[in-house]
Amino acid sequence: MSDKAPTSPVSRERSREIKRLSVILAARQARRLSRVDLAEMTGLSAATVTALVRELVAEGYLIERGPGAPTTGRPREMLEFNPRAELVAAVSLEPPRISCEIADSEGAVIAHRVARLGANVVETVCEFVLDLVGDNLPSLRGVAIAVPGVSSNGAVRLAPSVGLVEAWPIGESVQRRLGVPVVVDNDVNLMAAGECVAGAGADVANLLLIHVADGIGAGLVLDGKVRRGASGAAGEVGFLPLGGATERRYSGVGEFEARWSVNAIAERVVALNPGRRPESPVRELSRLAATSAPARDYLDEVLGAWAGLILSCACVVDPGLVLLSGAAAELDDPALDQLQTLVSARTPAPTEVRRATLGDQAVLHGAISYALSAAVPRPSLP
Amino acid sequence: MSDKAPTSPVSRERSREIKRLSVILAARQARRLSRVDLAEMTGLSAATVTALVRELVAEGYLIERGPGAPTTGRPREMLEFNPRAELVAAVSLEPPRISCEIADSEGAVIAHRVARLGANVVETVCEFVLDLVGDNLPSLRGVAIAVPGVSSNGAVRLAPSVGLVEAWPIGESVQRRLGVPVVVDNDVNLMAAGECVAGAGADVANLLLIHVADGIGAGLVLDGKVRRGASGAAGEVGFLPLGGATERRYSGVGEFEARWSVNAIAERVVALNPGRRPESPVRELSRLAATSAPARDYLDEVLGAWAGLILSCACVVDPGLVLLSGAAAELDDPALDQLQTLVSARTPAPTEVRRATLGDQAVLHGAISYALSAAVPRPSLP
DNA sequence: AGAATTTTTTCTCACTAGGAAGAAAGTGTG
DNA sequence: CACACTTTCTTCCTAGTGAGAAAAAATTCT
Repeated sequence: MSDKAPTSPVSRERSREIKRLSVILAARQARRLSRVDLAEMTGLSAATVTALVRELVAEGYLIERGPGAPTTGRPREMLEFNPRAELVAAVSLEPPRISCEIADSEGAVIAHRVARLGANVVETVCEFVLDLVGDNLPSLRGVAIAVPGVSSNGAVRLAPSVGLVEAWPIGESVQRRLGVPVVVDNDVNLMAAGECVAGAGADVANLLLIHVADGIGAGLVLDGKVRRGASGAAGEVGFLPLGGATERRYSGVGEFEARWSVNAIAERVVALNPGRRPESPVRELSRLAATSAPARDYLDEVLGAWAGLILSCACVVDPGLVLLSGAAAELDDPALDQLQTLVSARTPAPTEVRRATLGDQAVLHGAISYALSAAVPRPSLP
Repeated sequence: MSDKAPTSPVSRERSREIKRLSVILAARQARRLSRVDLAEMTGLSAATVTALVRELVAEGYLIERGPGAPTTGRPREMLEFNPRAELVAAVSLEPPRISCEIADSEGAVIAHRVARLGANVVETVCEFVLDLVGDNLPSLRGVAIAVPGVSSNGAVRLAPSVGLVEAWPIGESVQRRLGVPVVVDNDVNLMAAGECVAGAGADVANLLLIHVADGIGAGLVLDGKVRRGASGAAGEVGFLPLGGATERRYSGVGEFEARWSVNAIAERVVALNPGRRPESPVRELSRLAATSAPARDYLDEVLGAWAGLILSCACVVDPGLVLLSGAAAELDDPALDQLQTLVSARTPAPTEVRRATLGDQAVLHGAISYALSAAVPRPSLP
């Protein structure tokens, strides 16, 4: 919340914004609808909707698509929401790389670029975004920047597993340069947001996404809102004190993730089945477990540990749904069923376990969701 | 969100509600202020504020209190918010007892009653509220009902530690009878809300309250909002899998709370210092630890376990602040400092530990906060 | 071909929020 | 003590407005 003086919540400017936003949100959700539908969905009168639609058609938000299905009476003039009217830039900082995609509000990528991350991140981000968006700059609604570490108030403190980069408030700098809202967050948080709006969690308002890669992190969506934390450290589940009380001091690598991340699993799989390190260690472990008792036993240990992690989170926030991402999504069906059984036996409330479905697209959809939310003017009331 | 058709977000009725609420919220927050102050705080024009203040004075929300401090120019006419204009009923179901308090929006109790809980809870609640509120019924803004178990969508499933009572949607029934908003929630959630608005957490938007009594439960306030959970089971931290992997099935009593609740501590304190069971086992343990090595060792164990609990919660939601309630609030200063040190050493983000301050009043303030929030008409936008 | 139905557009008007002007109620100054 | 100045509060005025109602449009039905 800005410190600036509040403007009137009932001013003409504010009413205008609210009406437009009502119609845009309804159209974005429905995709294809008539003026009658818009009136029903927003509560605005038919006269008011007519005037707003005229404006939004002129601006390219809505496209007239001809008559609707034949019924008795004047046929409806069908309108279609134009996702190209709203573009979003999704930037991923993955040292030493940076990638940038321009997508419309449905997730269709219209331009992208990958390059090495140089010294001046702000300059690079602005250059990429402006270059990729080109003539469509007036349609750019916002920028979301994904980083592989904890963000706090727009400052970035990258995860130890990928090396350190100095922290600085890049969000503010980029926002000043580009003139649109810019949001910076942890990539696992963006994944959780993406799965919630367009993936395996599109049917719920609460979910926990567990991402297993070099580290183990979690993203939480609680009542439709991503949980970042008081210092931006929500979801640091790699540090949960599970599986024995070696009370180490906070050292940057969690005791849980040291034992149960994909690297640890890969080492053990190579020990069980000498040869090259598999590309998908969890998939390989699931495969070996079908025929090898030691592999079977180890898989049981991994599932037990992950079930403990899920139980810890369920006790604290009761998400109702857990999505498995990264290497965790590579469990085969029997292993997934076993994990579900372990979780169901111990959690105080029903907790379903599913695989995340968006894969690499999760961050993009999360970025779109963030950027569009950030572009919404907030009401003055709490 | 109700299924009913939305009403226009810019209708005259809606604008009127928004203006009134802006002024009421500003006055409630400031307590004593002028029309100029109201205009600044709300963004409304001086003319609009004058009209609204006239209404609210007539209705008893605001009281004119004479000129403000002398300055050059026309003196301000100071207005005072009248907490008696908003009454709240706070009901506690503590089988076999029921208590009911009527309080104003500042927490001053104007009437209360305690009785045995009979078979017909809805009837009893309505009778108590109506009786206690008397002629002030027009000022009743809402009712909050605290229950010592998990609530889910207004249905109550009481905690095993106090015996089972059949579940039923009492919130809806009471709301239908009394005609004001009724909210039902777990008493620990209400404590957390209370400490956040009027207690030890009044300066933050995020906190975790740990309540140690017969059971161990937690209340979470995240970004100013109480976290209930997808099934109402957030904060069931008694079931966290800490301190050794006895993977019991969910049995109604958490493995953690079985070992570290006040009953377990009381038994151990009696073993360490034979005699009658102390009224405050945690205080007694702190006292004994000053002179007895075995007591010292046991206190270290308890603090270690509670630190593990706090660490688990901090990893998941990063609350930034932890409040100790119930028996946990009885730790003496050295023990509290020790707990803080243990927590600081292990959490990935700064996490301060404080005692809760409201004691028995926490539930009341939480109920007030809930009931006043429930009375606020919501904007149609998400 | 005309009636009926439904949707969209236009018309009308009571209401309104805020800018501006005026009134009120002080303090400061000569 | 009278007048000027300053600040607050109230009243006046008006351009804008959201929705109800009426009219127009565009179909299907008989």
